[in-house]
Amino acid sequence: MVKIDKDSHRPFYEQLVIGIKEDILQGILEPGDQIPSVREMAKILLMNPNTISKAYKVLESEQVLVTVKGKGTFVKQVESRPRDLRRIEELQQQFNELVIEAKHLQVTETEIKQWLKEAEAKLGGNEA
Amino acid sequence: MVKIDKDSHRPFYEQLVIGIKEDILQGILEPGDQIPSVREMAKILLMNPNTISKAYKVLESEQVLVTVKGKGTFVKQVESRPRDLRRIEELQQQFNELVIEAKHLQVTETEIKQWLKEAEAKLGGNEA
Amino acid sequence: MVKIDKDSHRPFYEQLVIGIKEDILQGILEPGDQIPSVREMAKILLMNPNTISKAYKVLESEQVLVTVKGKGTFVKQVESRPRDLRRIEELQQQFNELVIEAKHLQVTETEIKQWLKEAEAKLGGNEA
Amino acid sequence: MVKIDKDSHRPFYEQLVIGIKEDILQGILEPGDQIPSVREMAKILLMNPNTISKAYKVLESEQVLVTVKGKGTFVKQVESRPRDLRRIEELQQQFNELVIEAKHLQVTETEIKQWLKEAEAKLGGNEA
DNA sequence: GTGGTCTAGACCACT
DNA sequence: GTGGTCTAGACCACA
Repeated sequence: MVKIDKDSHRPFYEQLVIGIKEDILQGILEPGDQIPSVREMAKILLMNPNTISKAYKVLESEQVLVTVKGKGTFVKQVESRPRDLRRIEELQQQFNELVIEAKHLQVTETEIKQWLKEAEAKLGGNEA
Repeated sequence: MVKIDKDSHRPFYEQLVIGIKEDILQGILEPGDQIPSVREMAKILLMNPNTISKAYKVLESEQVLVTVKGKGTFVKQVESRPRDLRRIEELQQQFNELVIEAKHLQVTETEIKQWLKEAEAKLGGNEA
Repeated sequence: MVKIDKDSHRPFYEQLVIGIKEDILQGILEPGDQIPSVREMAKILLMNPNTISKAYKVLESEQVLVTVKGKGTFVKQVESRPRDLRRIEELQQQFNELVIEAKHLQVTETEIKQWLKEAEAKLGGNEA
Repeated sequence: MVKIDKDSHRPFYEQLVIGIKEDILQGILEPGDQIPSVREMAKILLMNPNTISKAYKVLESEQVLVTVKGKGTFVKQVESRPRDLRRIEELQQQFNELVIEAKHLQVTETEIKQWLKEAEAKLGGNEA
């Protein structure tokens, strides 16, 4: 479950965001589950509570978590919500740049397809 | 050719780096071509010369450009250099995170394959 | 009757307060009616009695409910009490902010008027 | 221009968010304008830079501002973006509750219509 | 107990 | 100069 690489250039809170999303896709966290409180998680990951809180708020704004003051933070029940086209477009743009980078590193199309296969396998074919 | 999106969160210099790499893959820039000087490019893109300079330095460090003192900056001859496994691994990690994002945005595996096809088409199948 | 939205950011007790006020405006609750005791209501709504108690206290302070020792809590007789100008002013300020939000969400003046019409219809034109 | 009421129950950063939105609707701030830097604004309002930053980030997530690292924060060019139905629905719900509150304060439908007229006048009929 | 807000102050990346 | 991240620690509101 969620690991933070303190040497990564990626901000801690973003690593936590992606980590929790991964846990959900893998079924480690399920809709309705309560996730560790801000203070608990801070102790577990040896981080400042504010940083954890920031990650939780991002996830809430992305409709992944819900937080109830005084009770805690929970994995949201997935209602089939409309696809966020703006963000999908951004992601595709990011994907294109990744492909450019890959070709410059002499990674072939076949290899990228293989990456995709591996990623899907790791996420167990679950839906968000 | 290279376009800078002022509203993007990606640093200008990174946009420039990726833009030049794309131009090379598309054959707009070819090995041996001279590219505009830092000052010229700064005028063209209405950016600070320091920013252009930073981009060029990154591209030199990645063996994409060479600067010849007194002559200018050129697109490097493609030599089959050894694959940089560390950077490829990083890229795959980045790819995995992108897939996690995609699934949370309800983008299917099929759609990602389509993205890949489109990206390859756009880059004309050229090699770096 | 009163429904609590667990996913709302509004505190439970406030949701209860507004819910009871709505019931009164709709005539579901009438002056003189006894409302469930704190403990009963807590069972009905699956909430902590403290939370119910807090809501009742707010409603008492706002002259909506009265508690008679040993008998229970009742909907108060409508007396034409003086308008609380301070609170009305606050409400108007809140209304202004709501309009600002609305305009940024591209909601037109006409639509807001429609909202008002719908709200009035739902409340059946009864007076508190 | 933007005033913060330190005695209000509303968080400072939310007051700032609504204040900037109002300035835009009134035409005090126009698309493309640079707004005071986080540090400047902090000095002006006698607040901590982090709090200002939080407000700016909220406004960016709502597509009202764009921030460019190293350059500053700007009022976004309004592209006619799709209406965010989820947020509009939330706002209507909030509106309904406001009407309930109003009726309990003996505010009439006519008065609310008057409030709306005044609000529109104040915002000068500009579009977001 | 829970999360939310705010301050103070450090350090980093980008222009 | 700009904004972004992170920590430490205080205080408040809700359940």
